[in-house]
Amino acid sequence: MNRALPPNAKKVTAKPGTTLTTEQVYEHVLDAIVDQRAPPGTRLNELAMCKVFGISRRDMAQVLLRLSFNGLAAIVPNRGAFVSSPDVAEARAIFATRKIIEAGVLESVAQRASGADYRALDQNIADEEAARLAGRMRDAIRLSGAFHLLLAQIAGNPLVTDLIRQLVARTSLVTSLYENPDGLMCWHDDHGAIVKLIRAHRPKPAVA
Amino acid sequence: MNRALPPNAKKVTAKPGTTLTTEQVYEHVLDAIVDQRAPPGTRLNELAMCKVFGISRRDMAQVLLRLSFNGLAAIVPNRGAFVSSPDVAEARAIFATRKIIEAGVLESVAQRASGADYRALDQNIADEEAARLAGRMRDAIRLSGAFHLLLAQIAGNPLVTDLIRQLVARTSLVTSLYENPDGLMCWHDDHGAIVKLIRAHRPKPAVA
DNA sequence: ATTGACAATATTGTGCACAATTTATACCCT
DNA sequence: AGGGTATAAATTGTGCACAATATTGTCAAT
Repeated sequence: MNRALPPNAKKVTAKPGTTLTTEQVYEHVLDAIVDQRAPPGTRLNELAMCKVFGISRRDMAQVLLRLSFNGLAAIVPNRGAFVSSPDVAEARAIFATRKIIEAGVLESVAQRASGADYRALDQNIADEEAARLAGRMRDAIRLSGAFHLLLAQIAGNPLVTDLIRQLVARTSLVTSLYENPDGLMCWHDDHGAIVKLIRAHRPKPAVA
Repeated sequence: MNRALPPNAKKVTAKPGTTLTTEQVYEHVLDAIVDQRAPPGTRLNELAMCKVFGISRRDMAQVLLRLSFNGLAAIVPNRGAFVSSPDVAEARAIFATRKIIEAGVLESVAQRASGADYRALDQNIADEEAARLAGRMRDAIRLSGAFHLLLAQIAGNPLVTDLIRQLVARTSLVTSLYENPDGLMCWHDDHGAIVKLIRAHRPKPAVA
């Protein structure tokens, strides 16, 4: 009689005494998910998290609902919320959507990027490379996501930025499910090459 | 002492006796917004809508929150929810995002569309034209949105479909604010020409 | 030993009452 | 009459208690 989901008793750090807003709680939980400290299938207990974070049940339910809207959690009526485990079709959809949006982002970036923007991108690439070489894979993954977020911010469309943030988070779910369990994603699209292409104002080949 | 928002006492139809799910309530309110029966700035009273739709306050709060996530409502703490009134920057972002996503959609549609898909598109165009000629502008606007939704469905990416649905709804908010008040949007991108171009498998010029 | 039913436990969902905050109205003063 | 202040009303936010539902554990029967 194996249940579908492991009974992970998660302890999430929360400074006691400090009152957090729902936004901060959301960021906390989101970080736990993208850092894979809360792997897919993890139960998100409403009451327990209420006490941990010190917010009301109503607010916690809204945090969970927001995670559900963003595809990061699945809410089952009378059961509760769980970290989402996207199936293959959903994973495909996520990647396809990213491709569409990031193509548009790259076109916009190739037009608007300033010197400071390029510096920030280069800095990010260097940081990720350093983290990767140092074996701090968790930081490397986070920085890899930050690269795409940086591109979106340069594009200057806050809607797209939010979308990318959401899709990057969902991507981390997919990789944690379908990549080799050693943690490193063999995906690793070449950020340096992308920057080189948009520096040359030729965004079309950069999409691949 | 003029207040920022008009005291619209909205009556929203709801069949009494029938119990609605939160999803149905959301669709109801969304329809009221895109049909411009609830123009931007309209107050969305939590308790009143609870009684009207016969759902709990928790559920109604979640409906409002979902509208807020989708950019259709603005929630002000201790004040309540109002139908969103996007400013010019937000309107620009909405159109820019639509352009990006619909470009990707058209590429995918040009590859995957079947005969039945083209028939559905032609049918939609005919319906909209008929509604427009008959002066039923509300239906014409709805069908115009349905056209883009249809394209997204043909593309076969549910994520993109949801995004388009959301962006179409937000676009209706923008038009109701910034277009001529006679109701007709002078925008009217030529759907027939778009279908013709993707029939010829040449999606690039169709983006414009 | 496995399957089934049944009780016990835990968790989510709902309604009510009250606190906190904002908005509207009435009032008084100059 | 105008302006400012205080009071009253309305609305959102919070906590508690209880109902509904699902899960877990126990026990008996085949």
